[in-house]
Amino acid sequence: MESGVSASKTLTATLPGSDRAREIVETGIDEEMMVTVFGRCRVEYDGRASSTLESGDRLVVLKPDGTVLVHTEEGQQPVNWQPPGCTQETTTDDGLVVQSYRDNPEEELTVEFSAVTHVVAYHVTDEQDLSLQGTEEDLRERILSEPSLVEDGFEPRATERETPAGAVDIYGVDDSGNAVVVELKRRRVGPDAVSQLNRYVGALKRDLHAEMAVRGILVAPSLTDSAHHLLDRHGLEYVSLSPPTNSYAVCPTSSTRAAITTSASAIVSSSSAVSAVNGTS
Amino acid sequence: MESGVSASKTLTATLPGSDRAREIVETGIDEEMMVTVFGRCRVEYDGRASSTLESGDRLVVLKPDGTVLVHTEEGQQPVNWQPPGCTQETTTDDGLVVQSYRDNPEEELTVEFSAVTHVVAYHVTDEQDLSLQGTEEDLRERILSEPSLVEDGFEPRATERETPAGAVDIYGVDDSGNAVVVELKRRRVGPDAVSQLNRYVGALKRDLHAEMAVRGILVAPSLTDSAHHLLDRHGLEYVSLSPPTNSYAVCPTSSTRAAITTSASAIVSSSSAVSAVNGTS
DNA sequence: CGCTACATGTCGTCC
DNA sequence: GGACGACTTGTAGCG
Repeated sequence: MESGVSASKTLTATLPGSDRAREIVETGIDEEMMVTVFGRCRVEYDGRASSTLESGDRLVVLKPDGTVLVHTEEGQQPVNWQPPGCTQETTTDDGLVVQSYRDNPEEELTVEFSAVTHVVAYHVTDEQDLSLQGTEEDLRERILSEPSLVEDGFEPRATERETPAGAVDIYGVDDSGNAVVVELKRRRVGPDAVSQLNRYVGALKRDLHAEMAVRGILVAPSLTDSAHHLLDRHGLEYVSLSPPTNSYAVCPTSSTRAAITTSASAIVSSSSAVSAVNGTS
Repeated sequence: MESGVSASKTLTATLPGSDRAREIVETGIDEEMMVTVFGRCRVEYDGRASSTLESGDRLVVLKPDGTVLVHTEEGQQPVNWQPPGCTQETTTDDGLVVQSYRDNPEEELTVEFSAVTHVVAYHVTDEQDLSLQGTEEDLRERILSEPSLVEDGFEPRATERETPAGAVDIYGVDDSGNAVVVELKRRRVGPDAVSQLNRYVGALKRDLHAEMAVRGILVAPSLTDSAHHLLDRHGLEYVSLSPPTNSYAVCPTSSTRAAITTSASAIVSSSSAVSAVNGTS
């Protein structure tokens, strides 16, 4: 059995006794370190739901922000967890026990180890934020910088415009002066997105009083069949468009701006018109 | 610097060189072990979206099922990841590099370490399944065993009954012979659940031809205001009911359960004799 | 493999 | 703190 303090304040122990294991975990929590515990454990959870997991080998992660994760050998998702902001306590009964509490909602997670294979606690510093492209926001910016991608003559008037049913992604007018509600989705969508758009259109119709026409346009890479049917039923429209995946330089000079291709890849499909909507762009 | 094979086939190394770190990670992957790497790294992702994360201290987890997780000091969710089924490769450039590939969709994750603080690879065996209570299915069973919780005289006829808009949680009839669609939610719901129920009711009305009345009842612990308004607008109904959190004794009343069908064929196994009468045909 | 809906979803953001 | 909607959502179930 090895055990000791090493590296830059990193604590590790292989096959530690309960007390040593607890010491490292407790120190890690106090010092706001990232802690991992490998070992055989039982897990109980009680809160919004409740669960029991009998003994098996798992990886338990304690983060300095109060997060607890219990990972089995399978799956991307932890089998049990506690969100950030929770409070951890450790005890030694027969073996190491880690408990995590939370209010609102009241939730509790208990991990009872019958054996600890390895414990690590180490300091982490991470100033960096993730830079992500290909989001719905990227799609919105793409449309705002070139509204004709939605429709010739489309004029955005507001983003996140509030309606009684929620905030509309893009609100604008078409070249006939009709109100237009645009709902954006970064990926292929099903009926839920159509219903969402329909709620906005209905709310806006009521909000704008009566007889003003309100069009609803769903912008997404593609649609499922049932989504298309529902779209037709509600008299809504669809435009095939994807968010830009690659980072595109925000061109500061006019010379480079001229180089931006007016990618006319948008396909406008009125639900009443003949349209093959289902294909992937 | 410590490094070595120890415990029951557990591999660990503190401050290993690139080659030693790679050796442990590679062995861990080959031997289907759970692998964790602490260290300073850059992360790039490209696939459904794309992202870059500059250098910082993180925990990287490789699971035997092909999952990769990159965890920072904050948040329950990994900052980057790869789902189960991915293929991992390791190389040493300046430092350890872990790459993960995937098809359909094509995605790639690259983790470049500038320094590795600690590596662990250990065998995990976990036969146990999570036993979870308080799910939507528990709520369904609660209603099936006592349909009057929804309404006096309510008679469930089928679960997962198919409509053109999707499968209805519980389909049945009220004491006047009207068709009833019940949508279950395990927690407080918003407008989305109301729209979902409304889609089912609309689809069923069209499916059942003509003027038969179809009622829609949303069963959930509570509703938001806007959900309640939307519910009223659509002429739908609401019953406040929560899933049981604690395990409770199942005492099926044979008269009501005998008529219930499920499109999934696993009816017989879950409860004692239940005859399959297909409510759809 | 695609579609659908659930989830202890989590997470940001606005009110 | 609640509501609302996005997410590389992941995950299971069914056709």
